[in-house]
Amino acid sequence: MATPAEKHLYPIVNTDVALFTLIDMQLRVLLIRRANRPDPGGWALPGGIIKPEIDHSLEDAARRMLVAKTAVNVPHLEQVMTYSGPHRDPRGWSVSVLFFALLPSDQVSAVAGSKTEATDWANPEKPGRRLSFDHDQMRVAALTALRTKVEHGALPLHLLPARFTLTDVQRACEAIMGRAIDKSSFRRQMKTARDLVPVAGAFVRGAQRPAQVYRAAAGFAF
Amino acid sequence: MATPAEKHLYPIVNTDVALFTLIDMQLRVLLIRRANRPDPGGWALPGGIIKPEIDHSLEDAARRMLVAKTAVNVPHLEQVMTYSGPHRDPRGWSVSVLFFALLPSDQVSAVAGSKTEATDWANPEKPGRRLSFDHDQMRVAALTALRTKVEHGALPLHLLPARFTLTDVQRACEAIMGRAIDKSSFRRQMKTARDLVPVAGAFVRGAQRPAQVYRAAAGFAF
DNA sequence: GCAATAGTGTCTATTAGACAATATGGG
DNA sequence: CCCATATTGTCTAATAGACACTATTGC
Repeated sequence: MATPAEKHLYPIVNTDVALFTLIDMQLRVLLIRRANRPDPGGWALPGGIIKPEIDHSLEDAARRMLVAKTAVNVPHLEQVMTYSGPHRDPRGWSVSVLFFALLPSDQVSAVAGSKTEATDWANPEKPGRRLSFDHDQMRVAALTALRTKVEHGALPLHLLPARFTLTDVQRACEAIMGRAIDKSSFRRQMKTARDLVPVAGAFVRGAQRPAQVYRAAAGFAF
Repeated sequence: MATPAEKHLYPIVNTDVALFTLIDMQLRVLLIRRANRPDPGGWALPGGIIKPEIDHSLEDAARRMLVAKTAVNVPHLEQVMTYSGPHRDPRGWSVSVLFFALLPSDQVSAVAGSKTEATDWANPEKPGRRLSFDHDQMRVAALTALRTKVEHGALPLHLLPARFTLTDVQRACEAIMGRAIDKSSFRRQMKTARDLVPVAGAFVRGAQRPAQVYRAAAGFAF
């Protein structure tokens, strides 16, 4: 442990992650009930203090902690903002790098909370409880960052299984944006999107006209 | 000083700033010739290690270091990205929070380099030299962040004196974007911009029709 | 046939770019 | 008057939203 004097010289550095997924085509964010100090029992975004001896970067650290807390590895992790100050964490002057991450909807069941920490997939707009530290501010910032990307045309394919229909993509965008999107306009945009590749001969069938199945293009980046 | 073991437990945390201004209506970024280790003699963005005992946030730290190195206080400072890793700084595992800042063009002459460090206002697209550490990557990221904001309609009024003409704003945007902008389209947008307030009766005169003088609206935020 | 959803077409309002035209000063 | 730049107007192409229409299946 560092002495108090050293605490003044070296801030605590940690990462926090807003892990988004789709459950029943509704956008959800993962919250974890804290087992340890500070604020035991409080709900917070998953995160923790980085370990320079094993982490090669902040992204690596965030991914390591997500694997530790959820047992899943996410396909997309993206920096949102860095928070700082002497009082945001009761342990002292701290720096926290916030990421958002996307988890495919078909991997939600693979998420396992650790034995000492309960988990909850909360509505990111109305989580229904206050979050520890400044994590409410982080939640809003992460949601805004995600929406901004989708607003500007990025396709949230990492929230979907490997194969999906255009309707799936539209539902995902609607869940993120929190509003309905016109089908015709949306598909017009999809036609010019090079990220989508139709899977020849693959259709989703049901009590309606079959829907073309797509996959993400090779080299797709959210 | 921390021992090597402590260095492994606590990363170095520092801030770096890409300080932009306009010189002869050309976009420039401030580089500082490093006086100390590591990489003495190298050119880099101004920055340094934060001091938790005096800094209340990373923004404060970045501002403090800018004042120390340039003797000017900037009207706008904005977070771009946080860089990290064990090798980006030879002193060990480090975290660096990058900001960009805007300096009004009429305050360039107030910038004073310290006695031990030379300064240069470089072209941010082609600085003409390699930068220390990962600062070339930072330079590109800061320029991109600035351009993205202006592309999306933000007015870079913090680069201009308190009073300016619409042509000044257009020239500033052109300098940032690196391309010509159509006068008519630009002014159409300005008409709907609530950030601009015409100064009644104030005109810039010359060998042509007088130009209306504007100021930033109260509460203007870049 | 009917329900349900996939996929397409059409109209319109808005917007950005190109470019022309006009306005108003100094000299 | 002439020059230079401010300011405005016009035309057009591209785009997004609203909404209607057609297509293809299971039952």
